[in-house]
Amino acid sequence: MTTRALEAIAEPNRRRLLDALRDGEQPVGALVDLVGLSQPLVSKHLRVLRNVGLVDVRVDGQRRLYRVDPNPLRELDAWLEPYREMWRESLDKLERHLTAPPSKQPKGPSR
Amino acid sequence: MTTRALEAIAEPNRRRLLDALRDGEQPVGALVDLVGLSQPLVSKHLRVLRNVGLVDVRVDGQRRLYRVDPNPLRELDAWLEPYREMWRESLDKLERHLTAPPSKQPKGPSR
DNA sequence: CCAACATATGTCTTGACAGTCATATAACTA
DNA sequence: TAGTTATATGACTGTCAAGACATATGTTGG
Repeated sequence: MTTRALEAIAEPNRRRLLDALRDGEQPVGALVDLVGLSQPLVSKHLRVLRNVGLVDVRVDGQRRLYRVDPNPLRELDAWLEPYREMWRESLDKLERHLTAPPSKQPKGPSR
Repeated sequence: MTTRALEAIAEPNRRRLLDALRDGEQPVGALVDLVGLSQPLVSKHLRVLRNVGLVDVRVDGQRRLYRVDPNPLRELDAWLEPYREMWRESLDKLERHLTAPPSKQPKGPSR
């Protein structure tokens, strides 16, 4: 059930918002300037991110300070693991191919 | 531009297809049985996965054997890295908190 | 060639969602 | 208090994609 966080970050602007929040919490207005979207749209994207737990809000006077909570991404990271192993395998194979074979086959139908 | 692969795997059924292909290539019919979707739908999802490079096809008689290509996921993995660092930080902090403080400060605003 | 099988593709409907605009809510300021 | 700033929310629109269904394409065996 990685689905919810995944769907949230599938939206490019929401990824940009998350990335903009990586260096620390920001009020909505700053995010509006950073990503160049309309304020209502930013608020709505933030609500989606909040609903899936990817951001937290903190009230500060008339502003709301948002910050990243990376925890929902751990599930995605876990889902990714077997695929990481797959490309690590390829790398290993390539490495073995580069270091191991002092003997060369003359007629290699490499394609 | 992690977007394309991300949008592809945001769809739960496509993730199930990918997961079903992790153990090796499969013909469409086997995937239909595995995921319990209609054959046309499976074909369409496979086409999306193929368009973003997440699967490859190999023709074998009247069947098409699909297999995973994990490479497009590397971009997503790279995007994830800073967030992984964030939760590693939290872990480190927790660890330091569990091992380091033999002395307890009752009211310590250490900052 | 014909029939059966495996897969792909076209069309259509429906629901979800991004985006815009207008407006509401709430806090600060004078 | 009124006015201004910061943010949220509601209504509406357009677009896009998942799913269902029917059909086309291509392959194998008789």
